[in-house]
Amino acid sequence: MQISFQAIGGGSSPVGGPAFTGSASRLAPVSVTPGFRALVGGALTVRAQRDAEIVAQGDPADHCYLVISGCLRTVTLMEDGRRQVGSFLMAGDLFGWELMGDYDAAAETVTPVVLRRIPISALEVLAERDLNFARRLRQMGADQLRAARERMVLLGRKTALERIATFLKEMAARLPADGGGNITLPMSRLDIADHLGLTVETVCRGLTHLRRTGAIALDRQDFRILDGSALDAAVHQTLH
Amino acid sequence: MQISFQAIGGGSSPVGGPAFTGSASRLAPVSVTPGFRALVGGALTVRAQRDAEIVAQGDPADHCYLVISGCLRTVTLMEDGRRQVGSFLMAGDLFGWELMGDYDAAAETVTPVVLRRIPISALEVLAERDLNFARRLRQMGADQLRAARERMVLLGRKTALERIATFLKEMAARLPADGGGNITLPMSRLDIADHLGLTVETVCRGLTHLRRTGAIALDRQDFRILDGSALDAAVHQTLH
DNA sequence: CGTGGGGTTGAATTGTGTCAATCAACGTGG
DNA sequence: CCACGTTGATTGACACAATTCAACCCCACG
Repeated sequence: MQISFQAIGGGSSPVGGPAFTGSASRLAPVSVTPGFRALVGGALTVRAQRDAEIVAQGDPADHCYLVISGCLRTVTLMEDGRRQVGSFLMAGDLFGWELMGDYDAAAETVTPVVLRRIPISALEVLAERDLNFARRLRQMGADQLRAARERMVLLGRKTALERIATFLKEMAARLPADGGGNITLPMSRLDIADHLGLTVETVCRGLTHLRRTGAIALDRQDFRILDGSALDAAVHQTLH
Repeated sequence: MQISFQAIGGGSSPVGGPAFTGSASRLAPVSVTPGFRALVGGALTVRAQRDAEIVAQGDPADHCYLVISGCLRTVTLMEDGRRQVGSFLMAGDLFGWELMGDYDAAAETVTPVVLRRIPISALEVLAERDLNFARRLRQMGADQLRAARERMVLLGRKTALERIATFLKEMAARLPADGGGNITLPMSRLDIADHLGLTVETVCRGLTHLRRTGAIALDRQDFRILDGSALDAAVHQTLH
């Protein structure tokens, strides 16, 4: 896959507007720090269409990216093609800043995206000057570790149905809903499967099961939680 | 389970001696920083026997611990008792410093241990003054994230035999070997199983399989890698 | 010299994967 | 506007890897 984004110059429009409501993990987004806002304001804007590779596994991590709009996935590939999607990145998420070395996973676009690309070195300079920002970075690192550990429990110990139910609740918390409470999943069933350590078929069966038991409404990419407690409860059942 | 360690006063013996050879993940241990050595030198020494809980899941993370000797596990429990062992901690490892909030997992001793307990606040003060140390902390955070992501691939996409082989190679890299290349695993089969997202029986069968195929020698807690490439190769086979 | 807690092995079961067919949605070109 | 091919989603039948259930072994320790 080729990198295929068009850089369109150092944007100057302020960041932190309405695009950021619905940001990640119920925390204030990185952009709250004035110094960081300035940094982002001067950063290169990057646009890319669907299924573009923004960074490759093994690339030196000299830039990080702030997601303005759209959705990305981080992908780790095994030599034989088995794939693990580590996380999905949404508007407001910053990625690639924590690594100190090479990227350990590729970042690919799930939908068309708009990003701001920031040199890591600029981030470090800012962190040294702005203690508030440094603290926020550490907070983000801690959050990522916490999330990674939760994911280990999910992948190591949860059943297929539990994983799917957990995923839906996660997405419901992160993605915006329309008036009727409907949420549109940006990613394919394959992406979901590779995120949950399952196959496409199992994901489908799980979703169908949740729909049939009345926990969710489902229509292609759109879903709505009808009965949150049923989602929690369904969790110990089997699929047959 | 009750906390059951005996504090034996602020130790003054220097840290960084032979106990640290064979430290974590082929990186220089934290103790290389002079400021940190001083911090550790003044820290409270904590001893605990086997199966003691050093920190509980949900406790405020106001202290972190440097492992001087022995082995610990980090444990996440689900309400119904399913257990996930996130990682094993060996001599030279520092844990509990990255969290900014509550511990997201318990830390329990696998063997009798000797630890140094350091207030997080002291760590932060040091990090602000000693840029080298701050950088090392960030490096450790990055390493943990990397390890967590590798673990996701293992738990999400690898077969039982692959997980077991991977685990053995990890342990061979972290634990000291005696003259004959023999390594003693400090943890039980149950701990291994909960670390790999498997059952005790599957771990046993996997180990037996590797022994029968000549990849390893195995006698209770002791093992030796006879054929490293067989370990890698065995990886795609089934157990029957 | 029992006793009990790991560890190992075997047989049966089952949750999830694999393989395959069908369907729905969409773009394309005649 | 409609056949056509393509791609992703869904469903079914079957296979199999790993779990579950159970028995047994082996030491360590009272």
